[in-house]
Amino acid sequence: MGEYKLDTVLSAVADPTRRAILDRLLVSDARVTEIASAFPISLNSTSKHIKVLERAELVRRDVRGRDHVLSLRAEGLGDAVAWMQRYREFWEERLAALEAFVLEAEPEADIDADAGSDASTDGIAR
Amino acid sequence: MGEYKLDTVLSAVADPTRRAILDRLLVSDARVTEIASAFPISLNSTSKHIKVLERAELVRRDVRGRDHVLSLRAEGLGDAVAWMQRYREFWEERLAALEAFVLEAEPEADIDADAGSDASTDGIAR
DNA sequence: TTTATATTCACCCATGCGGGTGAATGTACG
DNA sequence: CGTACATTCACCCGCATGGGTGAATATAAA
Repeated sequence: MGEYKLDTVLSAVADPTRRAILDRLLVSDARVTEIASAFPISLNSTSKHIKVLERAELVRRDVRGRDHVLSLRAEGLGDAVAWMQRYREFWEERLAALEAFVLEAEPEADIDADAGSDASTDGIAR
Repeated sequence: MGEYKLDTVLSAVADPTRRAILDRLLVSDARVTEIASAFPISLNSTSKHIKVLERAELVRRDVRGRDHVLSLRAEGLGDAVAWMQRYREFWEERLAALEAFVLEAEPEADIDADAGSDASTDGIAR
């Protein structure tokens, strides 16, 4: 399947400069030079970053004369989020554990005995 | 600000092998060798990938004798999703357009087809 | 037409990364 | 004890990447 798309999107977004560019475009569309001026790197570097974002289909380019106007096109992030959502229960374990802790501290609450510590030790295929 | 964490998590997850390792751990905990055997790459390479996932705090290691048992620890993905959610309206433009199209084509149908990706994303984005 | 502005192209350089191999370490077991 | 197994460490290699510079291209403006 088209998993390489996820590769492209995620590696594009893994760079802090490129994330900052997206953040900038969240405010409004902008030309290449406008974006470049917001960063300590050269115009050329910025241009390359934008190219990466374009290939990841996270940015759209509208050429108007000599200006290239960039805008957000973040569908790919939706796919990335969709992939991550499958792990949601795991990052929410922390919240569940905290909740369990609070419940335990509260003498009135009932405690689900095997909730926390067993699942991770079992199920190791040998 | 701890943005470098996002760097670490996103670049860790940008690699397809590492995503596959996480997928594997979603099924059950596993030893290093077990994980390695699922991939065409060497045991050493796998070990390095696991190290990357550990540094990104996406994987936990429990040393039991000579076995190292790995388990998921995906809180960091929550942060990544939180960052991406700010772009949600942009990738949902497409869904909105699709929905409008379907509504127009099929006046009688009810459309809550994409339950998987939206319910879980609620509450974070505005 | 000449000049100025916007953007990219073609290189160069250092670093990091994914992959591999072979040796070292640590633990279990006969 | 010695041997087998699980994992990592120390390197090596090729390639992609982020950064830079200077020239080229294209359009706007004078």
